[in-house]
Amino acid sequence: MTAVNLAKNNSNIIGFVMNSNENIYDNAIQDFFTGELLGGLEKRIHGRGYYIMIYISKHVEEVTKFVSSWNVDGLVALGFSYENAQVLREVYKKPLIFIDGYFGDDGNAYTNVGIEDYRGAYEMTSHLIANGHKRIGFFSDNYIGGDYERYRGFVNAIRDAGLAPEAGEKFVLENGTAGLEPCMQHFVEGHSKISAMFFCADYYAVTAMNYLMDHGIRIPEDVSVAGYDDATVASIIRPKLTTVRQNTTHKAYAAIDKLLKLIENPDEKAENIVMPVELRIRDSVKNINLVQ
Amino acid sequence: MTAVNLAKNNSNIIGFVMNSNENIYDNAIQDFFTGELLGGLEKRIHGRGYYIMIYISKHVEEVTKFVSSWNVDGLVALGFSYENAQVLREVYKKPLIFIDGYFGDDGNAYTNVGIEDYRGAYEMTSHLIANGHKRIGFFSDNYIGGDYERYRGFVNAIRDAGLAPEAGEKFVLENGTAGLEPCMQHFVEGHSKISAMFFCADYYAVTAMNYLMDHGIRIPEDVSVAGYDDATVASIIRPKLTTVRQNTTHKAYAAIDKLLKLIENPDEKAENIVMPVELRIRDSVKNINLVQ
DNA sequence: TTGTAAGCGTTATCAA
DNA sequence: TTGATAACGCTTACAA
Repeated sequence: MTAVNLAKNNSNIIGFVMNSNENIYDNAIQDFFTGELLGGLEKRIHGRGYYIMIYISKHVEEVTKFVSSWNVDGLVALGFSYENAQVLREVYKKPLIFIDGYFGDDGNAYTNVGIEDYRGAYEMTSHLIANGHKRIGFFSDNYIGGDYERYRGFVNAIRDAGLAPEAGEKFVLENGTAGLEPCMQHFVEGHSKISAMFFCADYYAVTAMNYLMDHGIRIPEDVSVAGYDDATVASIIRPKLTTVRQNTTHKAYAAIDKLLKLIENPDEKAENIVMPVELRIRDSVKNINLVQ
Repeated sequence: MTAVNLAKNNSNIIGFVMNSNENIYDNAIQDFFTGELLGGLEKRIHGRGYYIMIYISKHVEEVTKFVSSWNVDGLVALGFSYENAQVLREVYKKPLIFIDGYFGDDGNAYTNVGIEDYRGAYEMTSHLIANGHKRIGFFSDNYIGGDYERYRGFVNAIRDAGLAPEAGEKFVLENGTAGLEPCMQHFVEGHSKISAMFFCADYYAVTAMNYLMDHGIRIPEDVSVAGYDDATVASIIRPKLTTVRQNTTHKAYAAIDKLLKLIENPDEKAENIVMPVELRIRDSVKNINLVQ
């Protein structure tokens, strides 16, 4: 194989590179999302003549060194900021696909596979409003990229429903899960008028639900909760979590399909692929219209 | 890199091969385990001059073709039966490490990283007995390899506690999760004298708990539940699951450390590495001694 | 159609 | 010590 690669000047290797700028890289694939994505990538590429090599690093320079030293034929890149994506794009001239990247106005210069972050949040917020909620909290650990789009969807849904901007309250979860407890404590102590919480990720929603329930708050009777992603845990927890579903496996398939097109056809163009999301209405949101 | 590999006759590639006779991509728990394992492997190997290439197939022949065509320097193999492990061993003569393999008397011919399956089950069963349970069910989807060891631990703990063999009842979950419902229905209808259930995997335990609770059975008041693995979901569910903890990331580290030793030192010998487990006592098991 | 030789990028060997 | 050259295993282009 190495001889073939040397002779043909291609490697038959597809790199899966991950750029985690945080120190959460205790085990980067620990979260369900990356595992499912990777499984989908492997499954879709299997038997098509390419093989997946993985490389995880917080330093873009390491990533660029990796891709050029292995001369990988294509790249699937996860977790890259716009700045790092630019660096990578500059160095690596072969087919390159980002997952969940956000590149602003520069967007059409990159091939990206993302989801309808904005629409999902807009619809879920509208659902909450339709269920009588007039004070809703939006929780995220950052307000950039996809999470910012989700936040925009949230804000606009509130505006379009004719509610005052104050109806939507923004909470930032410092330090991820660790920041969740102090934030939830606030609610446990009754310092908030919010009747519904919309978390930008199921994992946060579930962790918050547990904290609240452990402190005597009933869900959805006392407060409604919604999440995003439809992770496995969303249907395992009780009450079952109402959330926005994205299909990670299909995302992986779309990424591979596009990547192989780019490899096989030099005329294939960059594309911003947006995968659909859909609401999964379950048991964590209460209709408070009648009660009101 | 390919040129280096060709000249030096080694690839600097570590293969991560998975052999599954089912379509594992639909199995959430296995995905979770695999993801964490893979993340651990990558982290431990990072910067040591080797790179991980993944290949998943249900056919051993495909796996052997893969490893020989890429001339990988070492292999981490997951999900191989004894028969398939033999085939792989026959073809692939370089350093090879199995994860959670069971090779019976032939064990010391293979390098394997496993856990204390037997002891974990023995201790958990003893814990259940110490909490007054005299009728315990053991649930697994198979009774080979590690699951058989867990079953042995279960049976022997019952025997050593002086209970009759009938105190331990064995349930086989046909078709995995799908087989769980009919089995649990049996309990919902009150056809069982069992006071505690010991599942060989947290995912089953959690799914069963939900089914039971959804049908009005209280946990742990009506029935106690214990699991195995300490997956993330074990501490997310309420009541929190009492389970046997294994550290998957450490397993990955141990596998890489041994593999690199085998690669760098031709005199390094095969070894059966057994990683420790420990009980995580939480809220899903009730002490029924006093109530009795 | 079949066969032969050059070349891919690096290492390793052997002479100078 | 330095420098030229064969070898790694396969592809491809060109000649027979």
